[in-house]
Amino acid sequence: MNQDRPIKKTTIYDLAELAGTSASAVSAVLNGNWKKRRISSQLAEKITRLAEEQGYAINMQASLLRREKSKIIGMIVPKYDNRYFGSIVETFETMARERGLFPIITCTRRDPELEVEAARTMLSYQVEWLVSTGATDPDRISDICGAAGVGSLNLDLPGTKAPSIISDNFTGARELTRRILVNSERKLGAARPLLFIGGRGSDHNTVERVRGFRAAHADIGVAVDERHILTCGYAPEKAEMSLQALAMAERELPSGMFVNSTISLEGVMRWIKRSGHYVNHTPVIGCFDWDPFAALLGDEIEMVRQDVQGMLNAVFEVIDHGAKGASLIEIPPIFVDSNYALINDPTA
Amino acid sequence: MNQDRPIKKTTIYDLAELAGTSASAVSAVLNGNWKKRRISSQLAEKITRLAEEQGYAINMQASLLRREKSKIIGMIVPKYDNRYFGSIVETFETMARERGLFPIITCTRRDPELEVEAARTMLSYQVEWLVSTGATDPDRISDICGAAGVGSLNLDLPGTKAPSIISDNFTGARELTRRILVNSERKLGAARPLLFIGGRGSDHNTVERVRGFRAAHADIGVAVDERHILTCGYAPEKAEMSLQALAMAERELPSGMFVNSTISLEGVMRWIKRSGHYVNHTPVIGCFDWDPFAALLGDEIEMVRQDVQGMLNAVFEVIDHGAKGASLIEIPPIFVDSNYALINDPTA
DNA sequence: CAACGTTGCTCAATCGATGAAGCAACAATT
DNA sequence: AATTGTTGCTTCATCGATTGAGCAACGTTG
Repeated sequence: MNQDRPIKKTTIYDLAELAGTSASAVSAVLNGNWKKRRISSQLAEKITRLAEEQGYAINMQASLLRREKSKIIGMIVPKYDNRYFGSIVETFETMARERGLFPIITCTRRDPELEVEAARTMLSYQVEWLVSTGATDPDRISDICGAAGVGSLNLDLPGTKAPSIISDNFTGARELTRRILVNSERKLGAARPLLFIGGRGSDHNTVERVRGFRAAHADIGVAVDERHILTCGYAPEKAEMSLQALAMAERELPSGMFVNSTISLEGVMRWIKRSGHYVNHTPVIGCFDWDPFAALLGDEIEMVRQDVQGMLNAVFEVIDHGAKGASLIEIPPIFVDSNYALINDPTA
Repeated sequence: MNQDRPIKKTTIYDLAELAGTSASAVSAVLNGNWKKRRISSQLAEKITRLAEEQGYAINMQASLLRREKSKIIGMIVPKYDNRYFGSIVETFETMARERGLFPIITCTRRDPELEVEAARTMLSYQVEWLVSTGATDPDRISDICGAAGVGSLNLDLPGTKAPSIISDNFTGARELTRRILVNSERKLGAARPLLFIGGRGSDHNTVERVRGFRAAHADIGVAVDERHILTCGYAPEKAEMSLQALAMAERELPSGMFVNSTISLEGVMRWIKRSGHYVNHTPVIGCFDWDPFAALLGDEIEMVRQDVQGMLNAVFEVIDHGAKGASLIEIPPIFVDSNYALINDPTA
């Protein structure tokens, strides 16, 4: 607990004195290269035992200052409020630790200023790599890292100044749209054009997904209604308001929807439940991203799952072996039926 | 990017040479106490400008080594796979930063070994406080911290060796149970005993919630069926298997359930959907914890929301002002109707 | 003009761990 | 006996930032 005079932490000098030896011998023993430094195993044992007894913990600040490599790896993440980012963070931590790296993660709440501040702070802590996940301005972060000689990587949203690992949004969206259209046809007898909702028209992922959405419609010769592409932002409220506005303007709403994230889906489901539209005929829905409860809502929610493990494999491939320039690596998302997805949830 | 000869980072010595002054002047200017050290504002400005130009970033390892305080605060968290922990982490980060503390968070995936290892690593990084969230063995962590003179705190699950901040599980569970019973009565005409599912019989929270569950039944004079208290663990699969086993053993299942976490609720909802029980009469459900999609499932899912902000206020109250011994602080959870909860989701 | 105060800096020790260089003691080889 | 090799350590500079102590230059006061 909280002592008034904080216990002075044991250092290698304390251990050296206790063992009647020198600090450098203690250091050599405790960081494992005592054989290289020709310390006798007797002394090694004695020091190890003393360290144990004294509850010695190395001072990383001192150690890292002296070494050339920090073995610290940073990640910036926008939110912890959905399975996708949660899974990214958890997988990242695990994979970093497997490599003997120490992960530091900061949540920037989609705030560009905080992103930059967080990046600078991480540089102060001597991170060796910085992974920007879903950053609003990844290139800015790459510039800051570049100036400090620190490697950076973009995950989820691409940039132009560092290798970017993202989902194959176009192909994923095309296939998701195709599936929604098939479900729609099965339910309604004929394929009818869908609504696209959620995301920002300015962000790369949304642009690509809209492109896939259009392509899937074109594939079966169905025309997309331009007024039904609602890239209103990600927040649930935005989706809700956007749907409300559409319902005021049009006499009939589309019978199927492509929802661009689970976050937007929250708003969509809420509106469907509240508004009283769709009482008799619930719409056919597909969502780009996965959530276990959302998968249980309604009876026909098709969900694509982004391949988090695959993306992070690619991230660490770059970190472990390097990558050429600002390459763009696209990882195919995963399609599974909702029950199967639940059974195999790796984060569960 | 990845340069072959890593750019040597700018230090205060480099800046000192550029400015034609000493490192100590640079240090004084950059850490803001140049007035105290009587540096002229001219020189201060010059140094500031140079630092900006050179993209100088302080070396925290060096700075922290010299200072006595690290201003680093650690948190251990079991998972990132639900809103509760996600919200805890996000709020913790924000509040830490507001206080000029640097938060380090590690996810230990409910692995006791990893918890201990993570705690030790955090001590190496000279954390000033360690918050153990939902730790399997909080006292072990408190011991480790105590030996190093570092303050520790338990969040969500209590321990006996450090101040613990938890939800008022008993009162929360009693009220949640009361509400489920009321819903059940409204739906079925009479109050019938409920099923309790999820959590570990050995963990404090579960014990308290079962106690509240029993109390609410006693309050209205309904007997609890002991075979219907299924503390089978948190994982969805466990809940599912547990329900399946019960369905095999009994002819009739309870018409209402108290589900001990959203994680368990995943399994419960899955089983309900798959098993074919409850086809005509969906059970009345209450869940200790909140999830936006779960709130939209069925029509009568009552959810308690743990007061994350309140709990973290208490955490930082202890950190800012200290606490006496291993006190137990219980924060009342929040009851809201599901629509209201959605509207006011602070994490949305 | 001597004494003292103020301004604006610099010097050097320090935090704890690391590792190259060096050194004493002894063994083995010629 | 002299040389060389090996073992098992110690010494000391170093990483970058911080800070108490000190010092030169100038102004002010009696």
